[in-house]
Amino acid sequence: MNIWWIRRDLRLTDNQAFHEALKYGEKVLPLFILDKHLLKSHAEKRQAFLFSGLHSLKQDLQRLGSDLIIRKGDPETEILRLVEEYPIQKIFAEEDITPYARRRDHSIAQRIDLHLVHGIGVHPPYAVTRMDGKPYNVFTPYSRAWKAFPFLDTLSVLPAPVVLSPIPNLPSEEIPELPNSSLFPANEQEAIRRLNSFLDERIFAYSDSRNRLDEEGTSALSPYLHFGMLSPRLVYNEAIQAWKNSHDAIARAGCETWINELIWREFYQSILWHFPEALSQSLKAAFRNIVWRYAPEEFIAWQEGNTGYPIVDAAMRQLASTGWIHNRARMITASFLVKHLLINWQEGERWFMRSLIDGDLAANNGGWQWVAGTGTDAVPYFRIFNPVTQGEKFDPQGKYVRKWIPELANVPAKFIHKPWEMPTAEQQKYHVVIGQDYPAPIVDHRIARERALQMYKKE
DNA sequence: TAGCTCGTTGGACAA
DNA sequence: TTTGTCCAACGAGCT
Repeated sequence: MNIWWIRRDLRLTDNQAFHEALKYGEKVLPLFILDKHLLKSHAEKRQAFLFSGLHSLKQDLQRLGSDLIIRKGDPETEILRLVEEYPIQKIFAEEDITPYARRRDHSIAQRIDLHLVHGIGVHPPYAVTRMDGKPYNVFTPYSRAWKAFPFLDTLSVLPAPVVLSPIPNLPSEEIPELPNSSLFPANEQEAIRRLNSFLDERIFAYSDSRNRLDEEGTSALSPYLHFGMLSPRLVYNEAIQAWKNSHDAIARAGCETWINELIWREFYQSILWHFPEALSQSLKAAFRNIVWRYAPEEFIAWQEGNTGYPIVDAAMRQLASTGWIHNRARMITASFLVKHLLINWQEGERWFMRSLIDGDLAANNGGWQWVAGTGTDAVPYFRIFNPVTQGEKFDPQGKYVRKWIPELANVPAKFIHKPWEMPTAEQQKYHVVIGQDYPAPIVDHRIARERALQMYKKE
């Protein structure tokens, strides 16, 4: 009997690890281990999504005649115990890329036959390198090499099994109960449904609509990709198909832009693989000695969406409430914390990891280092998002702001992104007195911008 | 090797 | 209102 050890690949369609296990021997034991590190984490929304996903996967497996065994504890201990108690030959698992996962798997592989199969991206994080074998540090050349990289067998997607052998009756823990957000039902069928709905229509307008905060222009597939409810190569194949079906240049550009986002995902996976130290420090050595501001009250205002800048606050409140925000909202809020408040980007990174339903170490760290200008890529330090301009550009009527900041619901569009400019009479008229019903800006944009420019110039 | 080009996502300001 | 220019400089990556 073999074990399919499930970690971040909660799917049956195009699951290489599961497929390999079945190829090797008909009897496969699907296993998930509730790692104590996972249970200790404070990322409740992400946990709830995962637990709900495990419930669905268990049902799917049962429907096919198999089951899902849940164990709780240290993975190495649990695996070794299973191997001792049952006639297990091999363990198949999808290769994970975080430093913790790599240490864990390395240690286990020394004790038993652990067969790691790639599947977290279309290409493995170590595969796309420069000619001299060194990793790329800049996205554009990476993406060129990614596209040119031979696809091997990745173009053929593995179908889900239709029937499975029953597994022996062995003890299994309960999956913890934690209510999952109704916004992201956690199962493979839903993931595929959402992918199809995006590819049928919205992808063709993606190059423009992806920036809009007041429209659903993005695919919002990130939680599904993070937990492997969608296979990256299936997603990529389908996107290529959409590209082929495009009727005009705009539609093609939409597909290309979205495919680039998939490549970004893998670019940051590659960065994390080659530079795991990025998780604890700035990638650029020059930025490791920055003295960030200690401003706990401002940090709390940021977390709670009380900075006085509507676009920042709307996003932070949406994040706290739903666990998901638009990529542009992530950039605006991150830029505000780092550039306007001069608070260490790592504080923000940690808060995002705790709050996000799709929180992914590679993508989150890559995104924060990009915004802070401390990452591999040379981002001009003078690139500082203006929260008013960004709001006016990407939420022109203030629809998004009004949705998440009810205090501002009646404010006219002209002032929606800068309510402090409203004359007192109008503030009273619209029932939002600034400094009373809604905070005044905690920093002045012009002053904060100058301060950030000065500080970054010194580094 | 040397030289050249380029770098996801911006903003301010002048004309 | 729109458009162009500047804001630094450097190192990655390519030819």
